Amino acid sequence: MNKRKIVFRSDCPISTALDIFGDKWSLLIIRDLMFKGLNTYGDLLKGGEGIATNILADRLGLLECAGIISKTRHPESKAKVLYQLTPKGAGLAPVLIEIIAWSEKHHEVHPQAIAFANEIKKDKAAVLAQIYSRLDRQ
Amino acid sequence: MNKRKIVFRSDCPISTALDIFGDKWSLLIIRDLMFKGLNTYGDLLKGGEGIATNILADRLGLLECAGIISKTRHPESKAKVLYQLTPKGAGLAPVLIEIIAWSEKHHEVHPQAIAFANEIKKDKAAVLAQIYSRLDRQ
DNA sequence: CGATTAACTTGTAATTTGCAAGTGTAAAAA
DNA sequence: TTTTTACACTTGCAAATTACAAGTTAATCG
Repeated sequence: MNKRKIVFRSDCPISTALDIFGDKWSLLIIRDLMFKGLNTYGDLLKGGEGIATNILADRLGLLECAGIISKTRHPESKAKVLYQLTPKGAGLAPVLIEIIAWSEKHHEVHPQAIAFANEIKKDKAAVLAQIYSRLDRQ
Repeated sequence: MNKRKIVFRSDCPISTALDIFGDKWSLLIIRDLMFKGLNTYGDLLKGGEGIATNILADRLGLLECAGIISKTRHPESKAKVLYQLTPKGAGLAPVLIEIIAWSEKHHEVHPQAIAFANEIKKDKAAVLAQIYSRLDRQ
């Protein structure tokens, strides 16, 4: 178990949230866990926008400390570690969905993201339900 | 008009969004503009968690460059500058609302935020409509 | 006209990040 | 059984970013 302290600047809910994931990488790690099904250190390292190894280790520790992710033994190998979203982490799905919808509206994103944004527009609740059930099965 | 370049790491919508507001301060500035009605440099400086003057100036420039906020002359004084959310910036309301709802569920926040979170739970659309109409009137 | 307000800018120390390389343990290959 | 290879980190250091304090410029107030 990781023991670090997160300093909260105020009791504003947005400020508190940013004290946990207010940086360029944390939400991308959460994205990879939530949408891409990546759940080992090595996968997360390769999976995205090129995060540095020390930053990944640091953020995983921070997110674990904040109760967003859990760190357990991998069922297939003792050498691997399994990272998963906790219910608190999975609860960020609506936030990520709204970010995707906003970003797709205002920027050029990849085709897959456009399709996903359209699904969100059509039936947000269904998209959310699908995400939650996929995370539950893991 | 501010001219800076924002480097986008990938065409992922979440990554793109974080390239704009993925730090500890930007969303707090947007919060102050959206919810607290603060709209001058001095107000934003005092209004929150103690942002440094140079960081505020930097973030205002970045957010303007990203099309999130606009910078115009203040109607009451030539010495002041009026900062306002653009439609793109106002479009972040659902993101902020989901962050508030999530944070209130998992952390201890101030009483006002609890009340606001309850309103969101009760009728999200109404809360959003109210935010948009307030921003329009400004 | 002097003082104050507002919006920054500048300088510098402290902190954080990014990159490359190294470490320890577990599994796989020779 | 010895040697690689894979995996999850850790360490060292340069570069970038942030925080804090002070200074600058223009507008308004008394």
